Amino acid sequence: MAIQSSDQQVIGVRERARRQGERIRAHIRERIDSGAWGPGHKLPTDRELARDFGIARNTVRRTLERLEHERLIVRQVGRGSFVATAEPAPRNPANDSRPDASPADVMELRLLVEPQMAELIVLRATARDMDALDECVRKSELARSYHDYERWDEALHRTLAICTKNNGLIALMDTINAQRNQPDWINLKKRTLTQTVRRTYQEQHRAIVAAVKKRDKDKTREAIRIHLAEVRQNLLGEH
Amino acid sequence: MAIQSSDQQVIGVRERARRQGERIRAHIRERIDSGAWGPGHKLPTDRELARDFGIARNTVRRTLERLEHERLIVRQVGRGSFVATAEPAPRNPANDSRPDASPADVMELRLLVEPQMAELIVLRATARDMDALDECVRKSELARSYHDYERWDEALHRTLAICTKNNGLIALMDTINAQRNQPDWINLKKRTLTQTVRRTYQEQHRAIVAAVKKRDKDKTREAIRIHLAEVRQNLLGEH
DNA sequence: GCCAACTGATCCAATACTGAGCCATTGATG
DNA sequence: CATCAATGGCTCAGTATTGGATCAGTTGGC
Repeated sequence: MAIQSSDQQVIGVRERARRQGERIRAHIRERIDSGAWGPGHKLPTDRELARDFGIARNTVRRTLERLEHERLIVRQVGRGSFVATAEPAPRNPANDSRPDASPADVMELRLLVEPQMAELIVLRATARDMDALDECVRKSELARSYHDYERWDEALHRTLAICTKNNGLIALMDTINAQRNQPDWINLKKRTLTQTVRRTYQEQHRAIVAAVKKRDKDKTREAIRIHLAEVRQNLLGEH
Repeated sequence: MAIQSSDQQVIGVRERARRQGERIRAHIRERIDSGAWGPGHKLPTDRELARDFGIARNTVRRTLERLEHERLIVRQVGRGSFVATAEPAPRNPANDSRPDASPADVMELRLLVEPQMAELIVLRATARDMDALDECVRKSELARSYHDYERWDEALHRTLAICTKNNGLIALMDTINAQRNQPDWINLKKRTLTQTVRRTYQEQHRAIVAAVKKRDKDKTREAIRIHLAEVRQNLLGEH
């Protein structure tokens, strides 16, 4: 089978066949470093890049793997590849070099804090808050894609924080949610979020909201605790 | 003799079928942001939008769902979709700033979290951590200026967080401490930190460290709780 | 000749979009 | 009051796109 379409390129390509990966890698890095592709920008698909550069898709993909490993980009099946958000740690000058909280740390923190919010929640949640909780549960159950589900799951836990009317807790929940959107978390979650697991979560979410509606402090705390324990179990195993 | 058999070559023509949602979303956002569609303005129906943009109704509806989730629009069955009224406290962490946590909020948060750290502290504190705790207590008692005292008091609570070996908790404690250094907090503290109060705090600090050294989970939790309750009482009165 | 990099190809899984249909609520009309 | 058209809510099957993965073969430099 003759390779008709790329005859003119064959010679040039073959000459540098060993530097193709480096070539495309430099191109992408340049775009990102120069700011032409800001955080969140969608990269061309690997198939597009392969075609435009006259390189095999496999080579492009290995290059993208490297870039992903270097946290310069994030890739998601069915969606595309994106420039990573806030990649090189835009830390405050005050205190840096503190390692990020690991998924295990974050889950431990959540188990420490969120069940304790129960008392404040049942004490201060308004009728509007209850509606918002209902909406989160309903929408998360209707979510068809992993992304939609995650959005509403996050919203549920954030709404619980809002119920406490404590701005410190709301801010804390936002910080936690920000962690949950880091690349390694996303991979961890996607690996473990099967249909069965999701159904379990939905039941647990319902239980939490039901307890809040009854303003039952103890049931709320226990429902939250059970749910988070299950999440940790699924994400990290044992405990 | 084209070779177009491999999927690597068949790209391009309809490659934008992926971005329809983004397209219409940008259009609506532009109208809202520019003020062309003010609060309460009725959007075209989803069927209209789908027809005008040549996009499937389902896709339009997904986009509207996103906009609703972002609180940019509200939708009502049988009536239509409307630009949200900006007044009900924009809740999107992305583009607006939340009011800071008040001193009451922060103390509530601390009472929620810090006693719960007790179990992790007695489980994971190293001998070096114990020494650090001792140093904090000693230095705070020797402090001659208000400023020095505050520094070592902060350090003590931060060291307790360090004992948990949980980076999320350490980060949280840093956030809390940052709040405590805001102008209104400083005034609050200076007004209330009398010699008597300071002596009480010192005793309570000693009690906490002693409980940690004995690795007594319950005593540690209770000692922390008592201390924070006292601090809250002194800062804010009642409760 | 050997080895690492690259090629070309094929299949899979997740996601986005399309097209079609039906239901539930609303508000106007008769 | 009954009816009905408009409109958002929801589901389903099918298509297209995209990253993930693997394998056998080729190439270029040592």
